[in-house]
Amino acid sequence: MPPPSSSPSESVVRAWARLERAHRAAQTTVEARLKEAGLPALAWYDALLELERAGPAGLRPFELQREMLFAQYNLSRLIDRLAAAGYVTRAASAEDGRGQVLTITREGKAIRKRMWPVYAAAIEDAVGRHLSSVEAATLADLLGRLYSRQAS
Amino acid sequence: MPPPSSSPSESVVRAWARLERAHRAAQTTVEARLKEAGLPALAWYDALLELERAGPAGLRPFELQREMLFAQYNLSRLIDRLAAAGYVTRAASAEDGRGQVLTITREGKAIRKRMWPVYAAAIEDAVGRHLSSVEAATLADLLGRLYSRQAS
DNA sequence: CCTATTTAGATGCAACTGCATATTTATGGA
DNA sequence: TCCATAAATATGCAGTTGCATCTAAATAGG
Repeated sequence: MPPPSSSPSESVVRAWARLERAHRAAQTTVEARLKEAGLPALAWYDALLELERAGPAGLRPFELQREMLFAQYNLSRLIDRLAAAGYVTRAASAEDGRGQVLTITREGKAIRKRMWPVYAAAIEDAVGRHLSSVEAATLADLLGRLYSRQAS
Repeated sequence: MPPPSSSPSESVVRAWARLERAHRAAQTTVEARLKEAGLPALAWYDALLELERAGPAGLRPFELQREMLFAQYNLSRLIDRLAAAGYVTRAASAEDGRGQVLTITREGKAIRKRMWPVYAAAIEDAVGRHLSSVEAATLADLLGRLYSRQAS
């Protein structure tokens, strides 16, 4: 969407505009499906998945924050809700007096598992349906470049 | 990010996960730059751009909604704010008694123009910097497929 | 050791979003 | 023509996000 100037190339501007739209469309689908099924929101899934992957050692909030690219205050409250729902446990960190360690509970694992079929179907519908497997891999690759940690 | 099942292929799931992350990263950058510069948020730009493109005939809210893939109630309030800021005008539609017609004001055009350099730099930084022009075009193409209006 | 700075996390408050639903006008049939 | 339904837009309320800032612990210098 290239109005006046041209420091980003036209294709870059178009890519960005479509990133917005495509994301909005896909997210809307996914969130709607989860809600229809009476399940928690997308962000819950993502957090629970990371915690499940982290295993019994758990994760520090700031680590989770980096994984999810979530704002700090935002994550802090997401954790509140997950903890209130009984899906994660907060324990004081042994090595760092300021921090805590998050671990997923049995209920957390269970709900994540229960979310997956619905989530998977939504992903297929919002993304998979439109792309071949090779195209999806290309897309994943290009998107990965946009946030890989290597800066300037 | 493929836990148990496998109805969407692994590459599809990865593409979706990265769509989330990449979008979040890019949007965070863009919004931050606009805010730093004391300018309105991203959504304002998008709406103003569509309205400017529509010319003096303006747009109906529902048309803008389709362009932006914005939720109806969400757009309704965005328009409130744009109107309150003096950037758009709402007039009753001549053909449709339920509806209204939105047009961008001179001030609206001015602020959009003022936003562009900052926005453009942010896009370059969040997207352009990471991709060649061909890659950006490929990305735009693939993303476009995810929300083109042809359904199932 | 002591202070200045940085890092981890929480929080009050305002803005925004989502949901459900209301209101008004159009429209397609009986 | 009348009615049932659909479309366009608005809105009260609750939940979420963003901002700014706070506290407490860690860490780097001196």
